[in-house]
Amino acid sequence: MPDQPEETPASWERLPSWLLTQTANHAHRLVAEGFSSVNARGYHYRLLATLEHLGPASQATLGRRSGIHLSEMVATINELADRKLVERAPDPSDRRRNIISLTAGGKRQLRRLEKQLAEAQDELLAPLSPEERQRLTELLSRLLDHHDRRTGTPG
Amino acid sequence: MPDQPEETPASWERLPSWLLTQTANHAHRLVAEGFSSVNARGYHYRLLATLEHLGPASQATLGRRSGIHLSEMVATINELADRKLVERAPDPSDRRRNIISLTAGGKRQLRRLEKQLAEAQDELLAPLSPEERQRLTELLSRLLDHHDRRTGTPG
DNA sequence: CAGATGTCAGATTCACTGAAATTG
DNA sequence: CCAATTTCAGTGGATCTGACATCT
Repeated sequence: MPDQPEETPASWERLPSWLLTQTANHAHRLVAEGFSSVNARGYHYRLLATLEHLGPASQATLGRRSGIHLSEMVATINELADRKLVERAPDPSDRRRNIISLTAGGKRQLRRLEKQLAEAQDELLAPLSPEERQRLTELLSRLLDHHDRRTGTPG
Repeated sequence: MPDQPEETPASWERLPSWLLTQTANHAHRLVAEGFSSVNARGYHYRLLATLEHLGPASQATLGRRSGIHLSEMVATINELADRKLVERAPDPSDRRRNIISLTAGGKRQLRRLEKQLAEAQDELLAPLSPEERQRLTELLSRLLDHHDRRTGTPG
């Protein structure tokens, strides 16, 4: 028995929460595709970008600044260190700590990731004019700031 | 050694893809909290809403219309049937199929879930004026339509 | 001792894949 | 024989919890 030819959209399909989560899935997919085209994941970018912005730092500091969970940091740094994109060295002044630093190759990889990220933004926002992109960004920023403050998840 | 007092936001924190995915996380959390306050999950709502919209139907049809994966349908229907919110009966005209139908209790639960969902939308959009909410919804709809068509994921 | 750090094992959620059994 | 339906077992990514040993 074939389905009835009703094509009425489901009642939830125009709700803001649905539009947001579905659009975010597309955004996540586009970014992940761009990153994987240079053999990387989102955590790799976030860690490399935080390292460049912060300079050499301990894993705990990097975790706090990048929002990457401490137990994820271990695996992420392992992967990047295996490819010589970061270096892990003991901190002589505090033997609990490792000091993570960005290598020249890591900096080059970061430039590639930034390029992929910019292309993904453009593909994500393709149907919108520059003014519309600006308005969307501004509205989302206000929502995110509001809920971040409310749940204690500031950048 | 304390972190430097730099509070510069990370370079990715104002990118549309980041704003979208993070705001979507808040949206998902708010909706899930509303649902769990009446002991339900998102799949429960989607299945009940699809059932009301479609009338009694097979699991495969419900899966196609609701976007719920077939293997998820089994577990979702089990949970709802255990609580007498839906009924599962064999289809006499095609013995491969089950016919799933909404009970009176299921309809009442659907009304509760719709109430929770509406409240979650309001909490999600709290910082925006009615006009801004309308603009955000319109912009997100255009993005979602664009990417759904492009990936063959229509509603 | 309390507290910070790095590490690891595992739990959780969500969405999907693959295969089997039944029936059309 | 091929296709559709239901079911289940399992995979994989992303995120978080808990425990532990080490060090300040």
